[in-house]
Amino acid sequence: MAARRAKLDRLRTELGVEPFGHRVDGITPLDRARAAFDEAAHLAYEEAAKAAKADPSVTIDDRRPAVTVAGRVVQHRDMGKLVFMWLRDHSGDLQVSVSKANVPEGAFKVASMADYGDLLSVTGRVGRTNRGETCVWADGVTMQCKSLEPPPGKWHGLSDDETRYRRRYVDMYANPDTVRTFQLRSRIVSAIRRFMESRGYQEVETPMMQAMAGGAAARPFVTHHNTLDMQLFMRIAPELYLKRLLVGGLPKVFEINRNFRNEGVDRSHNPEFTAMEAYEAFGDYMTMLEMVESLVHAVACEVAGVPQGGPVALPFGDLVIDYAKPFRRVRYEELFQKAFGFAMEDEARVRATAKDLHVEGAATKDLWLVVNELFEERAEALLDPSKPTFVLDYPSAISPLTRPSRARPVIAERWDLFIAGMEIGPAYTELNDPDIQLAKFTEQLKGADEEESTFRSLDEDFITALRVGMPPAGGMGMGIDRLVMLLSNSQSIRDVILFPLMRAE
RNA sequence: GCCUCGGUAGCUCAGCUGGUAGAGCAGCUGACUCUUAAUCAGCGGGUCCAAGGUUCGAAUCCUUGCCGAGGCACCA
Repeated sequence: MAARRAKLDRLRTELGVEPFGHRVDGITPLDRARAAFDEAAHLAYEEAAKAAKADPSVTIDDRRPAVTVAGRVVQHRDMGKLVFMWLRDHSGDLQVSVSKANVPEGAFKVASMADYGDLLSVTGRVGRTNRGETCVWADGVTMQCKSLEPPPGKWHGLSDDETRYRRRYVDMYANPDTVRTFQLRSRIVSAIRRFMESRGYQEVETPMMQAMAGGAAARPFVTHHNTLDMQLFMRIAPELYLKRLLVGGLPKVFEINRNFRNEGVDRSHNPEFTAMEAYEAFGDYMTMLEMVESLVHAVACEVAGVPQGGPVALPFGDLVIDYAKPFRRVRYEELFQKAFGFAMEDEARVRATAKDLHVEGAATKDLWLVVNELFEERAEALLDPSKPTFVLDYPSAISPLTRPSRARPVIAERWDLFIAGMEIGPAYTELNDPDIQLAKFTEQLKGADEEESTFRSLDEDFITALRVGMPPAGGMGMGIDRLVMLLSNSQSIRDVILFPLMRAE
């Protein structure tokens, strides 16, 4: 805005002030400055100031805490010879009061010329106004950065989603809740890491650019390496590399990192998203169940600020989610039976029902694909969204990386965790028989359509790794963004990703 | 990719069956040493998302496109 440019020039030419500052040491966050208020010192100062007014020879012993604070101006009220401003930083808001009598003339001009959005540093004493507002009574005011862009409204703020996502930096200063959400996200990810490390898992990093995009069934993003003249895919999952580490001898590994899937965008999908995967040698899917249940519970307790192990519930939209252990468990086939009134292996009734529900390929597609469509259509809806629930024992046919049950090979040792209707993540007893794995991959490739076959290929090195020998293992995956959504009561994944993907402007 | 809704001042929004664009806040000038969305006096501010069409006349109606939101599809 032209007016801001003009003020910038006035600061430089009239006041000799450089509007883009430099290093400031010893800044007190605004919440701490507020907390530093000392009632006794404040009252003593008020008394002394009154006395000094009557008798100028009296010197004031000012014991109010001295602070340096810094922040963005979010309110500015100019009373002529007294200027009140609200500063905002990552910790909160605090009023700064600037009396013309108590600061150098240039500093007072800076204060009275300040605009919404400017960054100031202020030195002064923590006190209170006549109206009871805790504030910093300034003895110095310095312009640290003149904001040259028009700010969002001070009253209605910024609510346009497009601007919030495209200009997150404005969203963050205009909407303190946004900052709180991302502070919470950092705490959650940190708590997850601490939990995993406390259980002896080692964090690793595996390739994000892969010659073959394996470990899941999503469409990948394609890229190219120039000097090697080589097509690469952004990874859709780290699974096949983490398993190689089990082959190599690491017993317990995890990775928290981005996956990239070239699919649609909606409230719970962003093309790049953060996932954790973990693998434990000589474990199985029930090892993972205990671990994930404890992890989600522990993080929920931390977010809610309640003791570990006890009852804990957090709001999510209209729901209150109960994160107390144990989570519910239900077997896939039992849920199917409950939803449809017949067994999932009753092919005739499965296909007939699928036809009634207009499932594509009801008569011709593989039975288990039809079963799973019915399951997703009707059975998942039976889960109580406010109770985290493990759905156990998926059909083997739709679980290509999972070890079939010894007792009943048609069932795979796999579960999925559902919370609030969202799939948070699966876990498997990992398939470590190279011959069966090869057969499953080959089978899967046969079923690939033309588009799929352009990016799907057989990862022979992974089969080689299995032939070298991977210990029996449990493995899990978890969508970190979705977990953060749940724990921060955010209804859209865009509200927990700092810079969600947007179309180019 | 499909369907629905939306895009008007810096922000939040109003603008009826078509008649030439408004409010509040923000901004600018001035006053004010205790404000809390400060107050008071005065002043400026628009590619009505874009292009095309219908019409004497379009922010408004039609078509197409762009961007966003929600839903559907896709996402083992």
